[in-house]
Amino acid sequence: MDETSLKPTSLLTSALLTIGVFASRSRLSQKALRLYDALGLLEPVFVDPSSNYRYYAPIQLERAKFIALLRVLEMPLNRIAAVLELSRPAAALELRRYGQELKADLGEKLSLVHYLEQSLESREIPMFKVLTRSVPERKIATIERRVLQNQLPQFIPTSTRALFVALGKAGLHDSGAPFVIYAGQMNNDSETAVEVCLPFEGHLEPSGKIRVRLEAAHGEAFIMMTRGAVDGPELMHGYDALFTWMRDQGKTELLGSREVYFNPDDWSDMAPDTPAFDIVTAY
Amino acid sequence: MDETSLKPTSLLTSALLTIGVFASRSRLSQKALRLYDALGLLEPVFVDPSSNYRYYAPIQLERAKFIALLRVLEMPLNRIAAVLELSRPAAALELRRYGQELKADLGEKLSLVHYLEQSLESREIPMFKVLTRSVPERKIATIERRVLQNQLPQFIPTSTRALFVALGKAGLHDSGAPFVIYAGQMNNDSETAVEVCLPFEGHLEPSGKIRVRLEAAHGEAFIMMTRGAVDGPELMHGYDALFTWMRDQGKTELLGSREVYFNPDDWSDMAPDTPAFDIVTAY
DNA sequence: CTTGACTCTGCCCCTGGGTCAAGGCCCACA
DNA sequence: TGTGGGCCTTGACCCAGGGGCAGAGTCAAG
Repeated sequence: MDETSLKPTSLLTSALLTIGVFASRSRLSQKALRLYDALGLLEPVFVDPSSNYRYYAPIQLERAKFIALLRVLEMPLNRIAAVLELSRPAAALELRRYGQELKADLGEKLSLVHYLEQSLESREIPMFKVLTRSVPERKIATIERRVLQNQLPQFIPTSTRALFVALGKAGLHDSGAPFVIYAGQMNNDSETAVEVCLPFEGHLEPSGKIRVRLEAAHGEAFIMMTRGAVDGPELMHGYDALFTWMRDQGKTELLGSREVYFNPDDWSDMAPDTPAFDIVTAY
Repeated sequence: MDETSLKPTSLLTSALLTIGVFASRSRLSQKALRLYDALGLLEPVFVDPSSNYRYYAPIQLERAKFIALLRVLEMPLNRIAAVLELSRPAAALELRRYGQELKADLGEKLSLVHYLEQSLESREIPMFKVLTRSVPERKIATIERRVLQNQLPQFIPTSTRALFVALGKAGLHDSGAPFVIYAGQMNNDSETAVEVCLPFEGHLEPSGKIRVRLEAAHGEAFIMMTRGAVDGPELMHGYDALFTWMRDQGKTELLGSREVYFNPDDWSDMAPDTPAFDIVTAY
């Protein structure tokens, strides 16, 4: 044999692992290994150019096992690739973040499960009183942006404060409770346009992200919700009831459901059963 | 127009919804609706035989929304189909079960995340002392079955008790701690053969699921674990250390890792740091 | 050299859809 | 009665993250 052969099989046969051995040692399938090779996630140290056989070094088992564990966590391969690029502490941080995403995700799902259970168990969904009111034409200052659901707890208070500040600077004051218009169903997969609004009287110049517009007179059907309902299943029940009511009444709803935050107190130290906001459809 | 026409468009045009309207009302995509139709999950009440247009009844929005919410929970369509077959209370139960599966799933993942974080943060994985011992040839009574990981907490104690009972009936007593041989990596996707073993002396007739066999003399590398490690990340660290040690020592491991439950006390009221079992590789 | 075990690539399958194109349908307006 | 424009149809191809199979090529032990 040629000692200078580039084929390591002659010299290093014992050191390199064929895909089958490597697969069983790493507990990854051969198919997965070929995929990870193609993606550049885990490339064999040597590929025989004549046979295309893949040969792995034992040291690569580390990386392989790491990938395997991340896949157990159902982390997508592109994200795994990103993690593999990171330094150890950075990767640890990223993992912590991933774990928290998983946890948050579960929280949302469990709340939905709870809602569905309730709907199924009790033929009568908890009662909600749908009330109506008519809203006159009025001027509102608004900040609009496309956001994901989980950005709402940041976006809404920030924007509301900004609107109050802008009014204050102009020597004006609000003429009604702040409210939010949702262009559609919120979720975390795609951004939905959200408009934070504050009614006022007088003259305000638009500035920065703040717009000023006239809102037409309209009717509103609404259900009062308590502080505790903000993230709970009651919210979904409420919206259900609201839309059902609208249908039953034969009302044509204007685009965008709303939430009116009529309670100006600090939400963080409010009892869960304190009336805090309305969910609203306009017509 | 023919009043007896099968085409309801003539009579019911206002009552039936086209796929587009139905899609936007149910917040499902048209593509999804066509898929659910093909799968029999949600079939339009009427399909125009000449145009193949799908027409949905408003009442079907209920079912559609229910499906949509179950999909938010990432429930597979076939399982959704099963849920839809159930009565309301049965469906509620099934949902509760699903929620608990989600929770359990997350628990496992979080524990794995924790393990990986530790591995990444500390260059030195918590130290484990690998010890060795030699085990002479001996007779063991065993119960073997293919089980999923989550069935272990049931299977192991039950089988162990059965083995002890069988020995007792034969007037014999155990000559060593009970142990378990795992044919491979445990998980919840596929069953892995698990053999619960109890060493003894004397003569025992095989009966029912209980087999008797001679175990060859062998060496064992093991790490002592505490009660608290049963479900924790330490277990994975331990196995890591064990396999690394085996590799370093150039030992050829016999198939199947083991766990020896040497502490006969009641595990349920044992302090977490009480030595309780060994994780073992045989060679 | 033969044989059996191993590996290669390529192909189609799955779920739960998204996206696009080509063509057919429906309704209102002229 | 024609004609848009919008709706609807099917089919084809795409994604992750593989599973599984076929047919051909390769490796190593006897």
